[in-house]
Amino acid sequence: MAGFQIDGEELHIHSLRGKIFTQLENDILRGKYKTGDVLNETKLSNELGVSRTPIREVLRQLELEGLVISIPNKGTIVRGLTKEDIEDIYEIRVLIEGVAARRATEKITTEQLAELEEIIHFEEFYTTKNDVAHLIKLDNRFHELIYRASNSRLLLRTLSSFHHYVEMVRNESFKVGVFAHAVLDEHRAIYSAISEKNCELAEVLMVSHIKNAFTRIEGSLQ
Amino acid sequence: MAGFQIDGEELHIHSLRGKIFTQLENDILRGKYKTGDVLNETKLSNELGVSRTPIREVLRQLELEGLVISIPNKGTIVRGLTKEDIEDIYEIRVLIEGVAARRATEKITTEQLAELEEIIHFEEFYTTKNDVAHLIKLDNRFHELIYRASNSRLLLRTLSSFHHYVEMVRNESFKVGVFAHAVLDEHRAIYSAISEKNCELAEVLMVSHIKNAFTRIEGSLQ
DNA sequence: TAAAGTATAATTGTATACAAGAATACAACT
DNA sequence: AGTTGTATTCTTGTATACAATTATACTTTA
Repeated sequence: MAGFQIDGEELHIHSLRGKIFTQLENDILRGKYKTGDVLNETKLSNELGVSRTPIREVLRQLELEGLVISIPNKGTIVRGLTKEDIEDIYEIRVLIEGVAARRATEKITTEQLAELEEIIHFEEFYTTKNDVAHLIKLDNRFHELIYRASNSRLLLRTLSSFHHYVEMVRNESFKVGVFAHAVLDEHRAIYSAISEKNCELAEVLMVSHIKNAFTRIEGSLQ
Repeated sequence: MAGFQIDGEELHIHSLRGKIFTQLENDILRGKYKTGDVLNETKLSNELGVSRTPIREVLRQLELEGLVISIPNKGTIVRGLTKEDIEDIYEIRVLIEGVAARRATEKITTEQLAELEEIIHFEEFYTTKNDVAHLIKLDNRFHELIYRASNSRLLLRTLSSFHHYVEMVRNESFKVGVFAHAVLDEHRAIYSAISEKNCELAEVLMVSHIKNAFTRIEGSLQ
């Protein structure tokens, strides 16, 4: 969990700041801090056992991400994600994740393809086990590998954060056994298209995968 | 230039940090700091007349934006934008800016519509004057108003940063008189579609506007 | 009692001090 | 000469101190 790579470069490799960032981001995404909550810097620094300086740096990053709002001389307020935000994320993902799949098919390396196959195998295993925690991690790996293989830092950056934002609702979706199996089938189909270098098919399958994913999570919104 | 609004909330309203952020961001986008340059915190704090603390907070934000890379205990290195990045940005914009236009048409307020009309009028004026600097600012206002009117913070955030990233190349494009007139015509058409509440037309026109914009800037890449 | 004003406390913004790690320069050695 | 080891310097990472702003509590006054 130290961070994912971009063309050999890593994000969040700063052990301390990276941990604080991940911690606070997850605390917001998972609802520990709710919309409107004020994030007190001193309190956070006590809780996390560091000084205010790294806390502030992380808060500024979260501000840029849009998860919190910073009001000068007053404080940092949690904004979180609304139902509408999540709907928007899926609408945008439907539009651009297909492109990522198409590009990935064109540019994926043998190593990445092997890793994708491995991910599918693990997904098959954990789907039968109904192991939601592992499935979510594998789902992250599956999609992020495709983002990375697309060889576009803009796609990687944009889609990774979107994908991460909706992790909580995806988590709910995996709890439904039928849904988990559907995800596996769709991933398998996408993997086949990619390994056969069928760009158009990969794109179409990915688009419908995201559409289906939205249908699956739609019920758990609100 | 203090910052743009989101539903009444503002970004970069912190006078000091906002200025430092804008300054450094522009210095990177405009090529003062080139890819590979190391940003020395002490040096920057001397140049900008502030301490290292706010400098570091801004560097962390630029890191999240992807404009710089931070290597622990070594420093912050400029990454900038490559030709490929800019091509990617336009490919993504083609896909999602149409959605923003459609949504904007559905949800735009009378005040925003009036502002859009005003922008068009100013654009007409400065196009005849060949005033590139003003045209760039008006182009920013035009597109950002539509992002805002779309009523989606995800669209606003994503598209605003993309639009800002390509400001440098757009600047070149406006210098060509024919191009400036073409932009004006396309903006006029989009405005008409929006004011007539023709969602589909607004979407189609915006998509072709972005495609044309890419054609116009394509030559000045590299 | 309600409102306004003031003093105090709390919180953020910035600067500085110190710690830890990395780069550099130079000397010693083979 | 080249290499290795060490000391020094430089830079980043973190903590703390102080300034400025805001919130709160309390008192005063009508």
